[in-house]
Amino acid sequence: MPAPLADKYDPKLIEASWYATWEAEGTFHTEPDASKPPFVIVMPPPNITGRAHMGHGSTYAPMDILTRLHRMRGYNAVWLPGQDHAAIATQNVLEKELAKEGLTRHDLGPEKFRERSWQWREEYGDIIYRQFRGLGFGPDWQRDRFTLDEGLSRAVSKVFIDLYNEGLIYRGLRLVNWCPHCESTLSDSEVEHEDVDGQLFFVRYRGEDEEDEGIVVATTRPETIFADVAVAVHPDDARYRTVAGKNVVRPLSPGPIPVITDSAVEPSFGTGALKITPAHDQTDYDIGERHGLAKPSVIGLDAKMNGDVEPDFLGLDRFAARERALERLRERGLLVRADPYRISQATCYRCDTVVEPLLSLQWFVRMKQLAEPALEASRNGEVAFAPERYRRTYEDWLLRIRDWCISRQIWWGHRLPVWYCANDHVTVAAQAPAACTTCGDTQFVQDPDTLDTWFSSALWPFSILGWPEQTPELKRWYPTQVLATAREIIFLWVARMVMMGLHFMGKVPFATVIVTPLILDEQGRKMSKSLGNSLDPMELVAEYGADATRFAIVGQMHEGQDVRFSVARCEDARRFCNKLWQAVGGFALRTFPELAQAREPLELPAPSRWTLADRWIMDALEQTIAAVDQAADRFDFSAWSQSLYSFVWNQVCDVYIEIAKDKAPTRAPILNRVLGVSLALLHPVMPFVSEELWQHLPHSGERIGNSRWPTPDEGRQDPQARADMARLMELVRTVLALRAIPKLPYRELRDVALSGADSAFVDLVRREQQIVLTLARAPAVRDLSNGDPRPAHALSRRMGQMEVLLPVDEKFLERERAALQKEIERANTETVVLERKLASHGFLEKAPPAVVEKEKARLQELRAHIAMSSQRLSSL
RNA sequence: GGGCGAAUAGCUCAGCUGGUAGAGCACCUCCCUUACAAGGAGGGGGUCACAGGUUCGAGCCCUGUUUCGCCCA
Repeated sequence: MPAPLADKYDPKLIEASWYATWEAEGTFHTEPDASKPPFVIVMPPPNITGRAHMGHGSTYAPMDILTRLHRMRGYNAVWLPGQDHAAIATQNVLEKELAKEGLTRHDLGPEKFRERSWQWREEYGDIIYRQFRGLGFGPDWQRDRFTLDEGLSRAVSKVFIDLYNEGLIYRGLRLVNWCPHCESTLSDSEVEHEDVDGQLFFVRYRGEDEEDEGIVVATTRPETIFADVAVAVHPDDARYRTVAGKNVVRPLSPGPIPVITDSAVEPSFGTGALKITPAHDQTDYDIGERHGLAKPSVIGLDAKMNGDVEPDFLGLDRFAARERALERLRERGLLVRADPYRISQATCYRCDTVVEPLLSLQWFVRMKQLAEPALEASRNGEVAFAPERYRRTYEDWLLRIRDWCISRQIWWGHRLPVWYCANDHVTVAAQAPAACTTCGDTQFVQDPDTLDTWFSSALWPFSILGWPEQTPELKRWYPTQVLATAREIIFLWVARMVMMGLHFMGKVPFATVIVTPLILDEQGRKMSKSLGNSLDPMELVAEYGADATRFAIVGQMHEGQDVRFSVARCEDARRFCNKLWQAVGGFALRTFPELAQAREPLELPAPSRWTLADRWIMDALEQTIAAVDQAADRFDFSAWSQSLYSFVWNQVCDVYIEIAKDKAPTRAPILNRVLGVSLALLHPVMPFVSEELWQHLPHSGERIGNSRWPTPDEGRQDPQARADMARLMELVRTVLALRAIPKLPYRELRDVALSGADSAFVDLVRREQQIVLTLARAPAVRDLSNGDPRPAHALSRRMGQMEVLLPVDEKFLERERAALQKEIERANTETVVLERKLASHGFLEKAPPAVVEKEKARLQELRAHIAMSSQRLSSL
C-alpha cells in the first residue's frame, strides 16, 4: 500500500517520484509485439542545443497523450525519441561560446570544431530530455537515437548514393541562398521572408547616344548594378517599344547592355523596366537563362563587393556598397528619385542574417519525381492531415516544388559521400575508391561539405528503426500511425519524410499528421525572444506542476486552433487537480473506510439496488466516457479535458458527493468506479495526479497507465435517471436561487412548498426527497395540492407549471416584489416575440409541426406564468 | 500578390447537420455549511465584426467588406 495521501495537493511531492518509478519499471519501453496492433509515433527530434518552450507543450504533449492512450487501449504503443544534430543551430551556439573565449571556428579548424560539437552534446544535449521528463513525457528512452549515430549515418550515406545513382541527386552551378554569417548555403525552406521598410530607387540608364534619355529602372538593390547584364521590359509594353532591342549604358562600371523583352516582367512594378542581374536574383537568373546572358557576380561569400566593380567598391560590405552606389549615382545625375517601399527581405532562419542569392556549385536533389508520389499519397488519403485544411498547404507546396540544395558548408554533420580525384572527377561512394574510374588516379579528397540536417531528418521514420537493416522494429513499426508537428515544418520536414518514405520504404511514413497550434501570448502575439513574451514551461511546471501545465496547454487545443495562453489557465488547471485530490483523498477515502482498505475494486451492487443518484452518476459517467473516447479519436484535446473537468467538478463533486454523504451502501462502490474511471480517462493528459490518486483507490493492476481504457457502452446509458435528476436539479436550483436573496439568513429556511405540481413530479420528489433536501439544504419539502394552506409569507418562483414557495418572515418579502416585476417583464418580452411568430402564416405552414407545437406550449406556459406572477404581485 | 484561419460576455474560448446564446476566469452579493476558501450559493453583463442575400426562422448557409494572425511568393 502506498503512503497515506497527503492532505494537500502538492505536485512536487508526486511528480518526480512517479516519473522515476515509471522509468525504472520500463513503463515506456516496448518491444515489437505482433499480438497487438502497433501504435507508433516518432518524436520530432529536438535540437541538442534546444530548450523546452511552449511549442513543445503543444506538439509533444499530444504525442505523449496519444501514446499513453493507445497503451491503455491495448496497442503495442511506443513513442520513439531521438535528437537532431541541427548543424546550423549548433554551429551558431558554439560560435557564441567560442566568441567568449575570443575565438572563431576558423581558429579551431574543422576537426577540432567537430570535437567541440560532440563535447557540447555530451555536456548539454541531455538538458531538453530532462525537461521532457519534467513535463511528464514518456517516450521509450531506451530507444533514444541521434542523427549522427553510426547507424543513422549509414542510412544517410546509402540514401545519398542511391539517389545519386538513380540520377535524383546532381551537382550543379545554380543560384543558391547564401547566409554570409553561417557561411553556408540554405535551402529555400530555410529562408524566411519578412517585409521591412526600405526604398525603391529609380535609376536612369542612358542611351548610348548622349542625347538619348534612355530608360528609368526601379530597383531596391543599386549595389548590384555592377553585375547588370541587361534591362528587361514586357514585350507588350507600349512605353518601351522604341527602346527595346537597343543598348543602354550601365550607370555603374559604365558599359553597354541590351534592352530585352521578357513576359516575366511586371509592367506595373516601378517603371516597368527591370534591371537584369542573373548572379544575384532568382527572377533575373531565370530571365538571363532564357536570353543566354552572362552571369557576372560582384558579391562574394563574405557579402563583400568583388569582381568587376569600380575600384573603390572592392571589399566593401554589400550594405555600405549600397550607400556608396547611391552616392555615385547621385553624383552622375542618374538617381531619379527614391520612394519608400516595403521590401520582402530574405533572412536566414537560424541567425536572421539577410540572405544573399549567389551563384555556386552545389549538390541538389531533383524533386519533381519524388514529389509526385507524395502528392498522390495525400490525394488518395494514404496520409491524412488533422486539421484537414493542411492537406492543401502540403499539396500546393509539392506542386510548385523546386530542386533542393542539400550541400552545406557547415562543419558538423554528415559528410557528403563524394570523392574527387586529382583531376576533379567525381566518385559517389561510402568509401574512397581504389582508383578513379575515369582517369585511374588514386588520390582522393572527400567533399568538405556536409548534408543539410533536414536531409537526415527526412529519413527519420525509418532510419530510427534501424534501416537499412531489416530489424524487427522496422518490420513491425513502419509505417507509423501518427506524427505531430508544428505547421512551420510541413515543408522542411513532413513533406520530405513522405517523399523519402515512399521512395525507400514504398509506404508513407505515417497515416496521420497532426498539425499542432501555435502558442501565442495573452495578446495573441507569437512568443519570441525579441518580444520577451515567451513563457518557460519549466517555470510553469515548477509553479503549478506538470499536470496543470499540460492540462492548461492541451485544454485549449481545439481543432488545431492557435492558443492564446495565459497563466490563469494554469491556476485553473491546478485548482482542478486539487479538486480531484480532495474528492478522492479528502472525501472518498476518509468517508468510506472500505475504500481506503480494499485492494481490489469494490464490487458494484446489482443495478436494481442503485438509487436514483447512483443511476444518474453512472449515466453521466457513461456519457463522459463516450465524449472523451470520441474526442480522443478526433485529437480534440480540448473536448477531452473539458468533458472531464465538468464531469468531475459539476457532477461528481457538486452533486454526487453531496448525496453520498448519506453513506448509503451503494455509495462506496459507485464512487470507486466513478473516480477510478475518471482518473483513467484523465491519465493520458494528467499522468501524475491520476496515478497517485488511482493508487490510493481500490484498483486492479499495478499502474494506471497499464489499466484498461474505459470504453463506451450505450447500453449502460440511463435516460430515465437523467431526466428525473434534471427535474429534481431544477427544483434544487430554484430553491437555491430563492434563498440567495440578500440578507436572508442561512438558517431562516423552514421548508419548501410546491404548488400546482403534477403528480408524477410530486411522486418523484417524495421518493427522492433526500436529494432535494441535501442539495438545496432545506429541512423539508411538501406538496400543497392536497389542501395544505398556502404559507402566509413566502418567496416564490415559478418552475414550469408549478410554483415553488419558500415560507419566510414577512420582512424578507420586500425583495420579492422586485424579483416578480423583473420576471414578468422578461416573460412579457418573450411573449411578444412568440405571439408574433405564431401569428405568421409562413411559420405555421412551413416550420416542422413539432417546432410549432413546442412554441405554442411555451406561449401557454408563459401566459400562465405571467398571470400567476401578476396575481402574486398584487397580493403582496 | 496568392492561400488559410480568426472575429460570440471585461478576458480566454465552446456552440455538432439553421429553431432568438453557454463554460471557465474576472467582477458584484452572500456564506469559514464537518472533502476542498486552491471552496460553496447567487447575480449582473452579449443588436454573435459590418453590409447584403437565402429561409417561416441565421451566431450557424451564400456573397461582399473591414480588422487581426499565420503560411507561401
